[in-house]
Amino acid sequence: MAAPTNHAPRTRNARGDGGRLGDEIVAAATRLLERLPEGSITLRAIAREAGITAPSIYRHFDSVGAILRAVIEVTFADLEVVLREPPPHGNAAERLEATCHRYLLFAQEHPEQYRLLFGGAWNASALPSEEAAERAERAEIGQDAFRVLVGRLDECITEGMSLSENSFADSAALWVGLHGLASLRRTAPLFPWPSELEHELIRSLARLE
Amino acid sequence: MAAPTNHAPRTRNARGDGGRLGDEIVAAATRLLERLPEGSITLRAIAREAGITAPSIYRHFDSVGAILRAVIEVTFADLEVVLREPPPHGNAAERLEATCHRYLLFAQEHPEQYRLLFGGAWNASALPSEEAAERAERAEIGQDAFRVLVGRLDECITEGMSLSENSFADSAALWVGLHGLASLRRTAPLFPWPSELEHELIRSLARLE
DNA sequence: TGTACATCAGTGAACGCGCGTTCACTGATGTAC
DNA sequence: TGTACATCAGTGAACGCGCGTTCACTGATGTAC
Repeated sequence: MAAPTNHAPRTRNARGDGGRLGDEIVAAATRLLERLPEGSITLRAIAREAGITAPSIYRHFDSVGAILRAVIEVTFADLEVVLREPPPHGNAAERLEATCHRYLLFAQEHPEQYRLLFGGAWNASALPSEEAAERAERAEIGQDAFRVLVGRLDECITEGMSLSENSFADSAALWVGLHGLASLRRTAPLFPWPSELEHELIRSLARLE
Repeated sequence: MAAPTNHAPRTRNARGDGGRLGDEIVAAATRLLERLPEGSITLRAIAREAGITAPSIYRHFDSVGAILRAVIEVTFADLEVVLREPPPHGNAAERLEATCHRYLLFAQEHPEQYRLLFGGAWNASALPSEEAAERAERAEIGQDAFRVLVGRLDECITEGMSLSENSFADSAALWVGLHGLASLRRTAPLFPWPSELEHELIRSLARLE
């Protein structure tokens, strides 16, 4: 509280920012998830990957949980970009299928990042004791990616290719199906997955004709 | 190789077995999963829960991974029992829905055990460097539980309540949908889940009339 | 323009902790005679 | 039936390791005058 005896409060610039920033820490953690499971992502491992010492991290984040929260935000944005990429030519149903396929590809190519977003670890335990405000904020996270799916289904409805009468509810079902497929294909790769499962799942849940 | 100089090889009984057995260790690990996430299940935590010292575990299991493998086997058997419980009266479609609901209830009531079975951690990283034989054996694990689902769908087909022409493929799709719902409901509890999603998902994927 | 100084991102040493794992052991259990 | 002995499940002490976290520090960066 002790106010400075000087006349005006000064606003100092952040200095090292631009060089060794919190962004680099988040990027390092994201990179680690390309080759290590979430459980191996420790504060020291992140520091090592970022090329800094462990205590430096505290200038930017309170805990590993806070870093992972930032990774989640960035990764959801990445996923949204992937989903929004203009799909190849084709009708609305083909564009929807292409978008769904990209979702599955993202999950396959970045399995640990995908698990971080949707695997449930962070919700149950990794980020305990959060405030109501954080919960509300988190409810928003990922919604933008989901809206891409809703938009594609709306196009199908407009073009008369889907029987859906509630694009939100049916997109939710579609998301559930896609997630189930992404998750189980990785967990149970030895299960004799029917070859047309992806296609049939999308058709059923999006109520494509 | 050095053969004993005695005449015949003697077969000794296991002694402590019946008291402090490998089964108790597996039960302790299972119990821990009722209140702790998988990442906190350490060899020492299991020993503590079982009321023995840490080194004692090595008489029964090589590693925590081996214990978790045993937990997985036991838990799959539990799940199968739950699914097989005679469903309440009703037609084939109602019985199928009741079985699906039990699946979802199991996931909800034992989230960490469910995650161990289907969450993908054990496949990717928790149990590394396994032999081909183990992989093949693991492909069998859980199949019995899945067959319950196939059986219920077959009943629907027999009673003319499902349009499915391939009960295996459609059961796989149904499983995918159930897993997706179980998983996402837990990961994203703040998402505005449509109330009829479970019912609609089952109807779509099982091709119920 | 030059100099003295305040700021503060990042360092390096140190800590206590819980972990997996090893080892020689103990003492109850069952066997041989 | 009684005794001496082999077996072996479980113990308790000890180890080295990586972890999160603390602390006083250093030295480059930008500011005041």
